[in-house]
Amino acid sequence: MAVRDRRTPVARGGRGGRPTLEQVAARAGVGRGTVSRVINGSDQVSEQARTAVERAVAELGYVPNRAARALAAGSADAVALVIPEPETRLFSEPYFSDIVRGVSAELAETDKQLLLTLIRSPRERERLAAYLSADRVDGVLLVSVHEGDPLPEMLAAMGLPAVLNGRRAAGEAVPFVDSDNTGGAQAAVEHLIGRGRGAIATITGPADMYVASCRLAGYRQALKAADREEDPGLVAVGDFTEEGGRRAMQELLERRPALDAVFAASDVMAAGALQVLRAAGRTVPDEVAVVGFEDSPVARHTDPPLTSVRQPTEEMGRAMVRVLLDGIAAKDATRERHVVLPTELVVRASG
Amino acid sequence: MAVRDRRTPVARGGRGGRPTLEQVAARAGVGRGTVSRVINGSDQVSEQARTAVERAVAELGYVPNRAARALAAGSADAVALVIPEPETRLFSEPYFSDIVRGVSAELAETDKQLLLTLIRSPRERERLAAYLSADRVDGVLLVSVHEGDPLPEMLAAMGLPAVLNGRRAAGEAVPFVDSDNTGGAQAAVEHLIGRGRGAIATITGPADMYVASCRLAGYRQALKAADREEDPGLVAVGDFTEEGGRRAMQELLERRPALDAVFAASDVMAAGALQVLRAAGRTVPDEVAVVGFEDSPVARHTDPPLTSVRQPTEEMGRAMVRVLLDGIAAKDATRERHVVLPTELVVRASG
DNA sequence: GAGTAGAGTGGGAGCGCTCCCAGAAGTGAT
DNA sequence: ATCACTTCTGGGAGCGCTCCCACTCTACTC
Repeated sequence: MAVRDRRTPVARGGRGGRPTLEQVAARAGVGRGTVSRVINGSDQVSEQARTAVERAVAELGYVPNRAARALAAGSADAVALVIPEPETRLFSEPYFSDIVRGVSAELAETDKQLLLTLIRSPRERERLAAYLSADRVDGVLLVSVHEGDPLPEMLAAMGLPAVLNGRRAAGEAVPFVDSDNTGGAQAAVEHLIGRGRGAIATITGPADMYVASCRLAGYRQALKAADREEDPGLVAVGDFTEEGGRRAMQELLERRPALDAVFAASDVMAAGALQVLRAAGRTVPDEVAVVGFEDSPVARHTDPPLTSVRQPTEEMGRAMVRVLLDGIAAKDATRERHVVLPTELVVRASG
Repeated sequence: MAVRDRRTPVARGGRGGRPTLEQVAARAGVGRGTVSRVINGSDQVSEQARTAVERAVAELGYVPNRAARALAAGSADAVALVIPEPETRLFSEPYFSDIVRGVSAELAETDKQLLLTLIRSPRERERLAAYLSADRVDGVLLVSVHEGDPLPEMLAAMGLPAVLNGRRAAGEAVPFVDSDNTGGAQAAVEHLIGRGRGAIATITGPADMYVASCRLAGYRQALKAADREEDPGLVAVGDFTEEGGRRAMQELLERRPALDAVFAASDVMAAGALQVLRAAGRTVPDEVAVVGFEDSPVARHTDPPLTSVRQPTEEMGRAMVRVLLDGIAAKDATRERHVVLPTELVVRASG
């Protein structure tokens, strides 16, 4: 049925000379405006015209030219996902891949494109804001931005909507989507308390990282809720690495040999702690229970498998897109936009 | 010094009214054509005009509008990275993240954009080729396409250059970048032979997967090179999952209790094998040496850590882009384009 | 001194859309 | 029948580039 229409002159550019809106209009016997209206779902179109256009679109296999559309409309129909290169380790964690999956899924419904941008040098970072704002994207999703990074503020200054995955600090001004780190940590520690653990230690992240302080806060809240005194000797600082987890565990064992539980602010640190515990001859979970955070694959592969706090990562990706689209659509750039999603404790053998 | 020039009327579209080529031309006191030539690095420009333009560009903070450029030039200045959704597990492996890093790095030098496209339904896959070809991208990078997937052929039919990461079958017609699976496997097995192992078993992937057959071929070549007879009882088929690795190992132990080494076609399967070996009371590497493939993080976290075959993943990403750009630039779409990169054996405690 | 190359340049003509403004056609009230 | 709406519609005027043609200069040749 698909009649190949060759009457219209084949344009210069474009691989394979795809049909244009004008050709669709001609075939449907309507004007360009009407076709445009149909394509963009305006309701100011008669049923008759609409069906004619839809047929022509189908017959011609018409797909709108994105560049032309972006140029004419002054919008980009694209969103950038920006990742600082040093963080690409993140990239290899399901955490990140889940976020991307969520982002992609949510975006698919809006037919905006997803641009992936890794920043690998300070120079690139400098140019980034200018590039991004040059009509190339409608908004920016920023993954794992550190406190003190000026990027979000630069984007804001250029009027480019942005969303962070996670707060940089308590009073985060830029729109963000975060998981309930405090609540998750609290649940983890309450779980430990519920299992009758008495001396519960914690391995935290660097004090200047907001996530770390939230998870520590959750630990404290759980203790307080159970009416327990907090023992500073049961708190050791790690750096979210396995080695850091080992050092912290070592320290804890020296300071409080009688501890019978550890809540680590990340699975990787928990894995390090497990090694030290084993080396010290402590059995897990019999003598010492261990709980991690993030529910990364590491958690499933340690021996014993780690009880951990799962974050709704895919949903976070989706939420980031929703928050971003909201910001793009709205004029009031000032309104605070953010979402905090609940976590879930996944109980495994370690505690 | 940057004088804000407000003489020119602020255009309707575009967030923040960024300067246009025309404004740069006016400021530099030249014509649009000359500015365009400077921007695009033509040598048909006098030194004087060039510096004038460069100054104006710097002063105005001019960044070309991608949409306009794409529209006028008929090219997209973008490349798509397409990932079938069921494969997003891949996504969480460093293998993939390294590829993306390589792709991104190589692309950064060409100022083409990277579009990330996950295919999550057959319907999306159908529409994909049409969408991609609608001037949206200049080429496509396809990750983990299975044998029998029509996508590469569809793209070829539309004249859209594509590159695969890995061959789908022996005589792969579509341009690809692959690692030397056969050579890597051979090196792994030769390593085992060199360590004096006598009964070397292998856990392969599904017979219909080309990677699997290559790695099996490497296993065989190593045996042959050492003048050893191949024992079919030492070959078990897995499916690249941990569970598959366990089953295969079980099978091997039952068939050939005397085996003293195992080469698994993936780290994940090797990890499964380790579990079974331990359960069976065999020590690794004393009684049985185990070698994996891929050098994924799993390899570092098993007990003992796995000897494995590392692939130059980041370089594969870079190579994919180079091959793709070559295909985009060339007219002769027929020419065969591919790269096969060498692997490297990483020796750890398991064998 | 006329003739011929270049090198360098300006700017018109699009690229394929969206926006928007007139105007046509239809509907109901007067 | 007239007027005032409302609903639909066509198509002009851009969006900011690249392409390319025509033109101006200068330099060199015979």
